[in-house]
Formats: sequence, C-alpha cells, structure tokens
Amino acid sequence: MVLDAAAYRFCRQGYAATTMRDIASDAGMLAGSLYYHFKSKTALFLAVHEEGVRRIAEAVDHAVLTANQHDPWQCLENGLSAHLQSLLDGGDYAQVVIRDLPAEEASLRDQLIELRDDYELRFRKLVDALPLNNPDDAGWIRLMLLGAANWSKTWFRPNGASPAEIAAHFVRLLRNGETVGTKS
Amino acid sequence: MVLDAAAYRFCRQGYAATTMRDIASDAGMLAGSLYYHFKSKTALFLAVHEEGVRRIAEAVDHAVLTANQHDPWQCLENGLSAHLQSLLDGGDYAQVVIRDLPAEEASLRDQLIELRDDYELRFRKLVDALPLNNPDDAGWIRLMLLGAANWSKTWFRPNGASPAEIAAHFVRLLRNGETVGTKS
DNA sequence: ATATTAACCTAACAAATGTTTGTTTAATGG
DNA sequence: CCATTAAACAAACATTTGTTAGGTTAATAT
Repeated sequence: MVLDAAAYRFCRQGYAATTMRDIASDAGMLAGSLYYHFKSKTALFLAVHEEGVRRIAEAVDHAVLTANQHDPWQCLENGLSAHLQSLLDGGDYAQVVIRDLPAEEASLRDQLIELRDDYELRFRKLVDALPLNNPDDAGWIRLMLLGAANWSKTWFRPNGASPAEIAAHFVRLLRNGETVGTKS
Repeated sequence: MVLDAAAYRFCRQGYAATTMRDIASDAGMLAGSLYYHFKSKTALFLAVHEEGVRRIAEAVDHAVLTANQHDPWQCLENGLSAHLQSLLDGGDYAQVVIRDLPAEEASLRDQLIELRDDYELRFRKLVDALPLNNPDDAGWIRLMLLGAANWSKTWFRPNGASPAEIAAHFVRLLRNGETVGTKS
C-alpha cells in the first residue's frame, strides 16, 4: 500500500532525503502514479504523520483504560509503556511522528506540532493525577519522561530491555523521589 | 566564515534539505567556491559536527572541573547544565550534533555515532560516581538525563526556565529517589 | 619585479528532483 | 455488452542538485 511505503521511507530517511521515486518503487509503481492518491509530497507526509499519531494515541488510551485505576503511578507507567512500545517496535508510522519535522513549509510544521501537542495532552492528565509532594513538579516529570522516552529510539536495541521494562525503570526512578508520605 | 554558514543551515534545515548554494550564499560566495575549503558536502557536515562535539565537550569538562568536587550530584548537575547550555543557547554547532544524522552514507553515520559516544562517556563517569541505593540504576539515570536533555530543544523557550534551572530540576527529581541513607 | 599561492568566480556538467499530462489497462455496474 | 471509473503507466517538464574545470584577482614571499 502507498501509505505503508511512504511511512517506511520517511521513517528511515526523513522527509527531505526521501524521493517520490523511492516511495513509488517500494509501492510497486511509478512516481507519477502516486499523485492519483495524494496531491503532493507534503500531503503524503502529513497523512503518514496523522496515521502515526492516531496509532500511538490509540495504543496509549487502551493501555491506560485497562490499567489499575487505583494507582496513578501504575496508570502512568502503562501509558508510557504503550508509548514506548509504539515507538520502538510499533512499525514505521509511529517513528515518523518523532523524527525530524520538515522545516521548509511553516504551515505544515504548525500542523504537525499541533497534532503532537494534542497527543501529549494525555500525559499531562496522567501526570497531574499523581499524588506529588510538590505539585509544581508535574510539568518537569512529564517533560522528563516524554523526553527520555522519545530519545530512546537512538539507543534502543531489540535484544536489550523491552519497552515495558524501560517504562518501568523510568517511572520507578521518579516515583521513589516523589512518593507522598502515605505509608498505608 | 564558511563553517559558520554551514552550521547555521544544517542546524535549521538538516543535512538533506540544505544545499551547497544555501551555504555559499550565506558565506557570501558561490557554490563552487566551497570546494576550495571542503572536498564535499559530507566533509563539510562532518567538520561542523566535529566542531560541535568539541565545543560541548569543552563546556562540560570546564563545568565539571570547577564544580564542588565533594558532591557527585552537584558535579553531575553542573555537567548537565553545561550540556543544556551548549544545546539551547550555545549557537548552531551544538544543535547539529543533536539533530538528525544523515542516514545515506553508512560510514559517515558510524563516524558521527562514534563521536557522540565518546562525548557521552563523560556522563557515564559522572553517573558512576554517584552514591546510589542500587548501582544498577546508573545506566538508567544516564539515559534518562541525557534523553530528557537532548529532547528539550523541542520545547525550550528562551523566556521560560533557563538551561541551568532545567538541569537542576532534572537532577533533583532523580536525586530525591536515589539518595543513599547517609544522613550525616 | 617575479613567482607563487590562497581565495574566489564563471560556467557548465550530468544526474536527480517534484510534478503534469495524456494514455492505457482492468475492474465494476447497469 | 457497454459505459464508467479507478488505478496505473509512459514520457516528458522545468528546476534544482552536488560537483568539476579553468580562469581571475590580490596578496605574499623571494
């Protein structure tokens, strides 16, 4: 399928380094034929990006819903685990969302950033639900977790720790220092 | 200067989207003239990258040396602060190191990754010097801090928290949970 | 004064780029 | 069986790309 081929290439080469002929070749057709499905290269990239955000969001929402609702830290860990899983072995679509945004057209850039912000709103909620010693730390915890998670694609190796394990470690390190004094 | 112009463009547009004519124009000359100074586009990029690593490494080394040598956490925070400062308001060179690596030529990629690994060795040492409850956490702490730091260029705003403040928050959140029980 | 060299220009090169146009094929519905 | 439409092709288009080759200028050293 065309979108799959585009995701494959955009994921590995980035936007600028990917040519319409690359994508067409992978999809088993010629470059011109792509314009029957998408009206431009940027439109094709936007479609891949949207599908990527949709998939990650779906995975995270599902993971959070089925989490232990009585432990906000566990909810957060489940969400982060789903985020990492989508990113690290969730196929090409998810990684395109994290890769470099094409800086050329400002309007496209703004659209992509808006998509990403909408998505990250989920983690804002998850972190705000935590019982923190200092509620002002919520923002820092969110930035730390998402940053560390998104950067993990640079050092992740399939034979190392699994996405779920990584999420557990990250959340645990922050939880130890922020657990409120309710030893029940 | 040619290298400055290259850093400027590579930083903002990435490798593939930057043309030799872009760089030449900013440097006040024509595209062909660049080949007097550098033998190819990749050589030019490599030079920018090397200079970027050199600058960050220098900043971090200096910050760690002048830190309070009796507090490993403070040393780490100073190092991270210098790292963030280089990245966020340290000019274009530093950011090129963090931006996307050109995936095209594998040999170039490997060279760049090696440069980055050499640099990150400093933080491996800084984290290994920490008095941790569980020494196995050293690796996770390093990955978390560097990941969160490198990702900060996507959300950093000059009118918000300063690089030094960001570093302090990040280190504090981890320190609270990992302080060994020596209350002296 | 002459030779040398650094630094840049001019002009072109072949290849690659996103995109358009007109045409063909294959499937589908009446 | 025929009309319609989806989906692809073939071939070109105008630019843009990295790169090369040879010429020009100004400074420097001998």
